[in-house]
Amino acid sequence: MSSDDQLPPKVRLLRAAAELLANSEGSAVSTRQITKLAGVTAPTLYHHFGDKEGLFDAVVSAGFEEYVAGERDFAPSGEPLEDIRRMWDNHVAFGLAQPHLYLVMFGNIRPESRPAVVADAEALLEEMLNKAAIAGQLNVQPREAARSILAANVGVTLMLISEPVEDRNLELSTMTRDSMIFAVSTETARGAAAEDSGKSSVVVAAIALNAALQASHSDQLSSSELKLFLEWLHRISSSS
Amino acid sequence: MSSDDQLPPKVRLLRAAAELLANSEGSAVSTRQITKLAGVTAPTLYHHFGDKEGLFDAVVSAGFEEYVAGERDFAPSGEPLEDIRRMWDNHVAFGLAQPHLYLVMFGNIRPESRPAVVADAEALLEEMLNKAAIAGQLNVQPREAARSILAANVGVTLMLISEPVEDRNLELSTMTRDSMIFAVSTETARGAAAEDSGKSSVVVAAIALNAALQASHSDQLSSSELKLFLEWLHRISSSS
DNA sequence: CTAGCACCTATAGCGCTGCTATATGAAGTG
DNA sequence: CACTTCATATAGCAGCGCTATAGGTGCTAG
Repeated sequence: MSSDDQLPPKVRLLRAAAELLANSEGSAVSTRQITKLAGVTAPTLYHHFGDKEGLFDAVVSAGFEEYVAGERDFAPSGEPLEDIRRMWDNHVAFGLAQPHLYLVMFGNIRPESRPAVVADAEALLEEMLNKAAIAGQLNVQPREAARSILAANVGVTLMLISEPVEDRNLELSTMTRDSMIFAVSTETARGAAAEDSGKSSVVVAAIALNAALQASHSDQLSSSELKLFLEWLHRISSSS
Repeated sequence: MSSDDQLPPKVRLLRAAAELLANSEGSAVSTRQITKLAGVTAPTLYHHFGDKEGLFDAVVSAGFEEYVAGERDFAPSGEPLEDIRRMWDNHVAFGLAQPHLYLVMFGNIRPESRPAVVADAEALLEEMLNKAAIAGQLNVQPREAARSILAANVGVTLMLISEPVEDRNLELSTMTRDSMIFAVSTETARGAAAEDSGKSSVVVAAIALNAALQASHSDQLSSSELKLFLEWLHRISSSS
C-alpha cells in the first residue's frame, strides 16, 4: 500500500511487519495488516516465511542484530563488570524503546520452548562474564552467572514494560542489576567479611583459571591431560 | 459435557476453564472448548464474565488464592529472610507445577497494563520484607526490595518454564534468589577473596590457584590426583 | 524462437477464533 | 394473571492463520 513499491515483496513484508510491530499499541498484529501494508497477498507471506512466526523470527533476528550492536559497541571498557552493567542497561533500554519487538523476542513464553534469541543473549553475557572470570572477579561459573543475570534482566524489563510509562522507575533496574552483579562477583563494596562462610579463594582462583584456559588455548598440556585437568578444575570450582 | 451437571453454569465454566488451562499442552485455550466442556453455550460465558479475559481473571484469582495459601502457610519461621526464601521457592514451584496458569497470571505481558495479581504478589512480599526491615535486616526500602525480588523471581520462573523439563536446573533459582536476598539484606556472609585487580591471565590464575590450594586443603581431589594436578598447574604457570 | 521449467504471486476459501443481536425460557412480584 | 428480571440458546458476524489451486514471469536448453 505504501512502502516502496520497488523493493522485493520479501523486504516489504519484513519492513511492514517491523513497522506494525513497533507502532501497534496493545493489540496484536495480524497477517492481513502486514500483507495489506506490504501490498501483497497472503500466499506471498507464506511462500517466503513459512508461517507468521517465521516472519516474526526474521523481524526479530534483524531487531536482534540491532540489539547485539548496542551490546557490543561500547563493550571494551577494560572493566568487565562495568561492561556487564552497560549490557544490562542496554538490554532494558532496548526493551523500553521497542516494547512490542521485545515482547516478541523475550516475552512470548511457552512451556518447553526456548527461543533462540534467549540463548544468543545468554551467550553474549557469558562471553563478557568470562572476561570477568579471567580477571578473578567472578564468584561462580560464568555460564551460571549469565543465566541468572539474564533471567533477572528479562524479569525487570518485562515488569517495567508492563507499568504505565509515568510510573516507570529505572531505579528498579539499577538496583536489581547491582544486586545481581555484586552477588556473583568478588567485589567487596561492603563491610568486609571473613572467608569462612562463603566461597574460598581456591574456588575463585579455579573459576578464573578455568575461564582463562578456555579463552586462550594453552599448549602446555596435551589434549588428554587438559581434559582431565579441566575435569578436576570443574570439581574444585563446583564445590560449595 | 461432563463436570457435575448439577452445579450452576458459572461454576462449571470456571472449572472447565481451570481444567483446560491446567492440561492444555502448548496451544491456546478457546472459548468453544471451555463452553463445550462446561456444557453451556457462548452467550452464557459472556453473560457471566463479560469476555474471555474476564473468565481468565476469575480463574486466576482462584488460582492466586491457592498461590497465596502456599505463600502464607509456612511463613512464620521467625527468620524473615528465611521466609522470603521460602516464598521465592514457593513462587517458582507454583509456576512449574501449573505453567499455563502461571503464564496467564505473570507471563501475559502487554505494555502499560499491569495485572492485579502482580501487585498482590508484590504486596505479599513487601509485607514479609517489612518484618525483615523491622528486625534491622534490610538494606533498602521494603517496597523497592519487593519489586526487585519479584521481578527477578518472575524472570527466573519464566526462564525455567521455557526450558525443556529435563534441562531445568533449580540451581538457577536458588542462586538468583540468594543473590537478590543477600544484596538487599545486611547479611555479611561472604567469602571475600580480595584480589589485586591486576590483569590476570592463565598464568596468574594458575599461580593464584596454586597458592590457594596449598593454603587451604581442598578435599575435592584425592592425594594422587592432587599431586598430578599441581604438577600440571606448575607446568602451566611456568610457561612464558 | 520456442518449449520447458523454476520461481513467485494472486484468487478464493476453509476452519477456526472471540464475540453478539435476538429470542426464548424460568423465576419471582404486584 | 400480568409484568419484570434474570439466565440460557439459536444463529451468525467479522476477523484470524493458513492453503489448494492456478496463473504469470523470467531463465535456460534445444
